[in-house]
Amino acid sequence: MPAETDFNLKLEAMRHSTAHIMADAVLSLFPDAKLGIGPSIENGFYYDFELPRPLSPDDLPVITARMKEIIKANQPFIYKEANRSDARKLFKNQPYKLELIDEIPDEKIGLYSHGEFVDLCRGPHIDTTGQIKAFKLTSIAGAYWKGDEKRPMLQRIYGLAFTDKKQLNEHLEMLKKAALRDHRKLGKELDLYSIYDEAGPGLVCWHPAGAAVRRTIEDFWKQEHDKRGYSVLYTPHIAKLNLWKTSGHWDFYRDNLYSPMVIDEDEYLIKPMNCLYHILIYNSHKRSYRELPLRFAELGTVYRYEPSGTLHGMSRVRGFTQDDSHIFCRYNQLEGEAVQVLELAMFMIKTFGFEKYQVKLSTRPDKYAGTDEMWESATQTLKDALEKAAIEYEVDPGEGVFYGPKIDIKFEDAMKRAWQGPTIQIDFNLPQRFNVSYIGEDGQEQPAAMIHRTVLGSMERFMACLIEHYGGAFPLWLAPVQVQILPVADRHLDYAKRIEGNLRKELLRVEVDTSSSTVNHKIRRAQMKKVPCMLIVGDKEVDAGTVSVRWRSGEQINNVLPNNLLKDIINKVNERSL
RNA sequence: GCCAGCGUAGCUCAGGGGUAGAGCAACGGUUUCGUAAACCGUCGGUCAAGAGUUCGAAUCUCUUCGCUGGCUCCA
Repeated sequence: MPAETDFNLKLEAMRHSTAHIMADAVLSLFPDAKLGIGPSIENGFYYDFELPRPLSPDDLPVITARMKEIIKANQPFIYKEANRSDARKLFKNQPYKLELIDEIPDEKIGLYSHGEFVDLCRGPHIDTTGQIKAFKLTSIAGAYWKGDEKRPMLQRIYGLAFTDKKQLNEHLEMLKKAALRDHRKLGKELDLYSIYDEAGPGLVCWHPAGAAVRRTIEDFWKQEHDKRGYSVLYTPHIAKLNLWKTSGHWDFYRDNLYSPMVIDEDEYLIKPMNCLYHILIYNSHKRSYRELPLRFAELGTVYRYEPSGTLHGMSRVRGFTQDDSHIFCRYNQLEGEAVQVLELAMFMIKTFGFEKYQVKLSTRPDKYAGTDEMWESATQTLKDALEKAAIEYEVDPGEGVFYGPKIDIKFEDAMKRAWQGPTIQIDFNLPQRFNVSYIGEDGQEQPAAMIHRTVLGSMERFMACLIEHYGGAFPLWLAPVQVQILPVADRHLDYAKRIEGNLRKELLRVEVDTSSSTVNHKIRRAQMKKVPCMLIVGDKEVDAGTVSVRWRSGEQINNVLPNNLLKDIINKVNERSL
């Protein structure tokens, strides 16, 4: 066994053992507690309980103290096997354990004990409770038994566990650092966006600074789509309900749609997606095989009902703008189109500074539209495309959408957290329902193939991701304010404004700090706003016709001619350097 | 939607039955300053909203709304 695997197994066993000790501690405080499950998870463990009263955060130190006693007692973990009926007797007051026992096919039931505590468990565990060196109970949460919202909600206690205190502390430090990058915190501090109680949850307002970043992303996005033969469209925000009845969305996704509104005796729906309008445009006239593929793209704003408990800053919202596209093509063009989308996706990910990513191919789910042959061939097409694009991937069996197989790409940010990125989905359902077709070389009507795809996902979630990835310190090309000019004293204001005008002519985002603060204070404010480039202008600069440059990194270059600086900045912007 | 916690000034937070507090920001003035916080002053709050308990509620109770951490969900 490789040393690393061995180490990970031991770590997992230790975390799982900590969960047992926590269950033991909880039982000693609540003798009537019903136990759920208590696995090891990334960085720690949890255990689910049904308790006579709700837990509060004040309970955690008490449970922790009891756990420490158990650890100090250094009790051995002992494995035993029991037959089914003995196990049922042992857990006769533990309904959840009984349910688990009934699901074990084997007649031999594994039991692990330490001290008086016995748990249904196949292990493995560490040798004794004393081997646990560093843990911390972190939070209480509700969790449905077996993850099923129709079953009772148990109380879950989460904890962290590491091989030693140092690693635990490092992990806690990492969490602190991650919290500092939280897009909700930075969104407020950098005045990027807001959500108003008065207006409604999950509805994002982009402030000037955030909007500047978004516009830069959108302009870039449009250029790249133009280069690749897309047509960028605009479509309305509402459409007749009938359209969504025809598509099947009304039946399938009703829980996530907003109630229809009546206009002139017709019912209208605010759109949850852009594809139907793109289909209407496709179907606006007969299409020839010669004009395919048609690549319709739109930064289309859609509205979906998300349960209140799932909303999260900008990353999970109720109104959002998808960087959407629908590609209509012949079946034999599907692979080529998928390859091109993958290329675009990879280019975008890289440009925004993400290096690591993970690709999943999701295959046919239990409930599906289309025929088995269609699924097989389309799935193969996506596989071929991935191979042609030389992208490594994993298959996620049964995770496809009901209307077709898909490729999902997740990328990792600077804090090693995964974000849902580009997705490519083949659709068998809509083309059929709306008779999406073209006239082939033989003069006969042929069914067209359809791909849904997004690269960034939604502007809102992508922005959240960028904020956290860069910790608010956007690279020059994206920064809301690219250059902040800091006059040393009021008499340098005119010169500062002249420089500002020159930079602005080149479409750079520039501001002059006109306050009467000290230079130190102006620098501090610009640094806290994370402006990439500061220009200090005082007597020396005015006399020499130069500027002093201070980059956000602290790097300083004095006596720079404004034209040289301008060239440098424009280069960096055009290269989109990070 | 479900479980738990939290909502005090624009922001960050203190105060936890006796009538509202700090720092930053904003505004006014003084200062005109050289690479991460000049000085003085002023403004600013139905303590999320509503109901109740009380002589008296920001504080205790209930309801509603919102947020946070999870669970479920995410075309």
